[in-house]
Amino acid sequence: MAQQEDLDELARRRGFFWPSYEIYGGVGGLYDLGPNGTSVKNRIIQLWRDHFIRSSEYPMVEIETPMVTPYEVLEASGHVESFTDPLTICPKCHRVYRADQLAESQLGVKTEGMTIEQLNELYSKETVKCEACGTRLETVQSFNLLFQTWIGPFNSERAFLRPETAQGIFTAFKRTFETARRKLPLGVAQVGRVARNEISPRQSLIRMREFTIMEFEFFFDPEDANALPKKVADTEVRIKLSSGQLYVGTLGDALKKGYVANAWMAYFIHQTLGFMNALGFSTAEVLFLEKGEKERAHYSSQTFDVMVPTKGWGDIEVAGIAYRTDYDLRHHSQKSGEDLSVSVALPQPYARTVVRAKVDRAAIGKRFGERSKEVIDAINQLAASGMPQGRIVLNLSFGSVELDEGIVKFEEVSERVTTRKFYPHVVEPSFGADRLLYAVIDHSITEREGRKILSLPAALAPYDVAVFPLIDDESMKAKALSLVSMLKSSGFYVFYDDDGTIGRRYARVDEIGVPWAITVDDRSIKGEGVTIRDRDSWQQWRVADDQVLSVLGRLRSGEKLYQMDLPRER
RNA sequence: GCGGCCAUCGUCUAGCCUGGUCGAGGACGGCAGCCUUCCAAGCUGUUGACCCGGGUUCAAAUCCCGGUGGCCGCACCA
Repeated sequence: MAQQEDLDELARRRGFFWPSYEIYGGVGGLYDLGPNGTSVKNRIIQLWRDHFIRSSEYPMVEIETPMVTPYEVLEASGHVESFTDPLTICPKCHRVYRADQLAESQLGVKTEGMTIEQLNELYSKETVKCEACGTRLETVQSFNLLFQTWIGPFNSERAFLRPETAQGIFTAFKRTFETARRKLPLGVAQVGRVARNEISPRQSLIRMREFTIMEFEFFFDPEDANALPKKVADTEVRIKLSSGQLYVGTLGDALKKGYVANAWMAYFIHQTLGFMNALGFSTAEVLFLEKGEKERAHYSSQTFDVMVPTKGWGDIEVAGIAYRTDYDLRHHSQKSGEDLSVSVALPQPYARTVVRAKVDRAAIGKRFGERSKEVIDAINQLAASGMPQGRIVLNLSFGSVELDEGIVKFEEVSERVTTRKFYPHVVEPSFGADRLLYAVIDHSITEREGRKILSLPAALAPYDVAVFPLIDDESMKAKALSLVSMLKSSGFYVFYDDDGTIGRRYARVDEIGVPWAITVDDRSIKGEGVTIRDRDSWQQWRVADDQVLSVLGRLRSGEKLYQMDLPRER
């Protein structure tokens, strides 16, 4: 793949990224970002924050939680189980099988919940064969993508590095929700590093063992049917359904036809498309790919991968939009014992009649002693299922018990119901910052007269503007340097260079994607302004000294040089 | 994890098969200088590499073994 190597070569040479720990031979799946790569990535993150948090029409907050995650958190989330596959590999034909499933189908034994050791024992005692070539399979190994570690000395508490930032958001939900004054919907965002111990990391920045995720969990009331804003309903998208059908049409229609699970999913598809547009991808280049049931993560009931084309690696996934339902909050509630459900006021409170048990606790205590709690629980349970008729008989762990009339009385009570309790549902858009960095660079590389140009969107360039004296001349340098400090104090990232010839300097900044270059020439010395060059067209205009700031400001907000009615230079 | 191919200055590469002539050559880049008034110009100088560890040999960039890493395929994974 020549294109891919081209990009890697440019990335190394110009300080975007390179393999980590190179002086020790490198480690697969770990990459350093160089100065330019770091700048561009930071700007991608900045743009993401602007788009999804700062400009959000709905409440959206950002938090930060640790990478180190206790064992039980990822156990509750299902990752301990779902990220570990017991695998067996045929020594002869190298086919790989899920060891538990293969044994279950061939030996008819239940393997659910078996450890790797138990499976290994099973494989050494019984004969399990490769389904393709018949070779006996003898060993089982575990592939868990979670990076394991320990908290504290003496290996006391097992822990993992998080595979997603989402679990920190779920485990902090109660406090975050409280801070947001208990209102739904609520988006909680997090940008952070995650680690996955990939079996076989490849493809440059696309599959790494440690990377940055930008994601948010958008919590909403599943019964609060929100109407799709018109601008969202009218948005044209390309969706490839899990059935294989390609749908090209509006989000409103996709929702009506049931292609998209709910209005919030549709809304965030729209928002995601807008973000991808800002990164330079046209709507026609962005494909929302629905994942089939078996391809989805364990927590998801609908997932769209966001795919963009690259020259080096074909279509790559840069984001996922998953409908996680109430899976995570529900499981964390069960596991932790903390109630993570929320209550909302009903618009129309209503009355209902319930059965209440009035218990003579003193009598219960005398008769049942330390078993009293079980008895009382059983009585309440009985009451919950309606008014008991006839004799009161309870089936308890220590036998059947009949209660006397006097010890408990049931009565119907009218009760006002003013709230509804539920686990918020969650839509999770999750972006891979490093994959986006790769995709943006790939997308931006063009060639002109044998030179490489990185046509990054201006908002993503590592520098806003370059400043050059045309030649190595003291007065030109002095003027250029004072321009540099003026621009810096006005908030621009400025690249200054007075080395070599002007053409070489233009070529250098073209390669790192600097959108504009200001050159100080002999006319500038006479007070006749400076030239400003456009990276992509190589055209130049002359700008008066006192116009430089405003021209750059207009450029930054999206205006083009040729629209500004400036004198053309060359 | 498996199989095939591969690993030399920052980058691209010559050399390896047939061990010594390699104190590892070139190009581009970088740096310093000269020259230069708008697109990698020219000249001079300079910087800088045999992936790591063993072995064979008088002698290893070169042959052998192991490791690490990369690419491709299979498999796995989101």
